[in-house]
Amino acid sequence: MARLSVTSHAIPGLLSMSPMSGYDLFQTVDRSVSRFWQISKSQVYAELARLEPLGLIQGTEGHQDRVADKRVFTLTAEGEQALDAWLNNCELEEVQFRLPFLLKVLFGHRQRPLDTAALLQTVRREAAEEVQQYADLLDLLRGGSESAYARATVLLGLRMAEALAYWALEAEELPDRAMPVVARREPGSAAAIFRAVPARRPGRG
Amino acid sequence: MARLSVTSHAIPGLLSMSPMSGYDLFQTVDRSVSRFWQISKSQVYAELARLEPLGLIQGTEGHQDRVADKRVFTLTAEGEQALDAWLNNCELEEVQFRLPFLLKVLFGHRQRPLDTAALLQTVRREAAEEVQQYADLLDLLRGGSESAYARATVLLGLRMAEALAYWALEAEELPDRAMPVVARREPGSAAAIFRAVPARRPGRG
DNA sequence: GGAAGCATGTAAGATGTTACATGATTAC
DNA sequence: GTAATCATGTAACATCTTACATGCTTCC
Repeated sequence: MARLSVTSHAIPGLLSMSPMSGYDLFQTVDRSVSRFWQISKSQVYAELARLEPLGLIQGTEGHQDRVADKRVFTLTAEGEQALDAWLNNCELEEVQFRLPFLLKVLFGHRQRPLDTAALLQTVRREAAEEVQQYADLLDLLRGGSESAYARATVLLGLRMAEALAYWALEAEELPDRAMPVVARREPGSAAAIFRAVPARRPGRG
Repeated sequence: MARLSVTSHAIPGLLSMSPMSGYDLFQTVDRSVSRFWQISKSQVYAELARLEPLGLIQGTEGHQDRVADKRVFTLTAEGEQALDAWLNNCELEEVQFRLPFLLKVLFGHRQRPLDTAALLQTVRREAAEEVQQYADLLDLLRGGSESAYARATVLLGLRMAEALAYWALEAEELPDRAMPVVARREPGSAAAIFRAVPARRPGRG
């Protein structure tokens, strides 16, 4: 059996909380894990179509009187086994960040320091809003022991947003003191700036 | 002209520091932006092949005596314009996090609290190592005003790693108090936990 | 009457990764 | 002689997103 992606494990993980239809799954993903693991609607249905023939999940027709019928998926015994095996595997998959604004900061030499400062202010404002959102979320999820793990994930969102807001404030003070980099003509001199920096990891790309 | 991806703008951004070959670019990416914007080797060459016919970059044959010849790419006037237009566009592209370990935390009800605590310890240890790496990096890049913006990006890496380590410590104390979630039979009850949580954004998926 | 929610998907394409192919030079 | 570095790509495939198609119900 081919190794499954993280997304392929996320679906059984959610189904381990309760049986759900594709629609329920997307709603749940969008309201929970999407902050740190996005899955699109069509991807949810694609994963369901992949996992059912593998015997990890089992769809059952659920008839609804007033609303369109839905197929409710349940985790099978094999599915539970696969989920637990993945959870117990202590080799953690790599985290990935995609922070476009940070590229814009890195290329700050193309802009006036004032523009970079404005960018950082936007980042800080948005991060502060996020802090508030996560705090509200924690409040929503307070109490119930069944949401303890959900609260832990929300707490990380809060801490990361705090860190981002703090950094943006710190960084706003840097550009004033920074001389703009004049584009240099010698090829590879940008690489030279980072020459001393170790490469991330062998066997990449 | 079709809208370019963030990766397509990252290449001109790097070339704005100095002309570089595909090889130089990958080395530079791997040592700098890969922490928050990964680009694989083949992706670098693919972007170069896309950007040159658009007139944003210009490749010139550079003959080297001892080592294989390389094609050095320079940012054209149009390329500079496109880069600056992107930098000045104040609508920031969305940040994206992919944190597989956080999925594992969310599914903590499938494990003994001890296993989740062990997972969090691993996260904390790795985050602490990262803090050290970023601190070393800051040291490497210290001084020179031409690396001021690079230092700002590294500083964010440091702050995020700190936040992660701090959170892991906080979270280690949660599972002890958390009752494991018993899988419930009613379909959609997991969705119910998050029902009160607002959906992320309209027009997604 | 119209918008929004419920519900399941398909089609097309963007994006990106891994592994492979090739061949020279340099350092040990 | 063997491994690492320099250098440029191709091919195959994995992954994921956007937009579209469909039709029913409920709320205002």
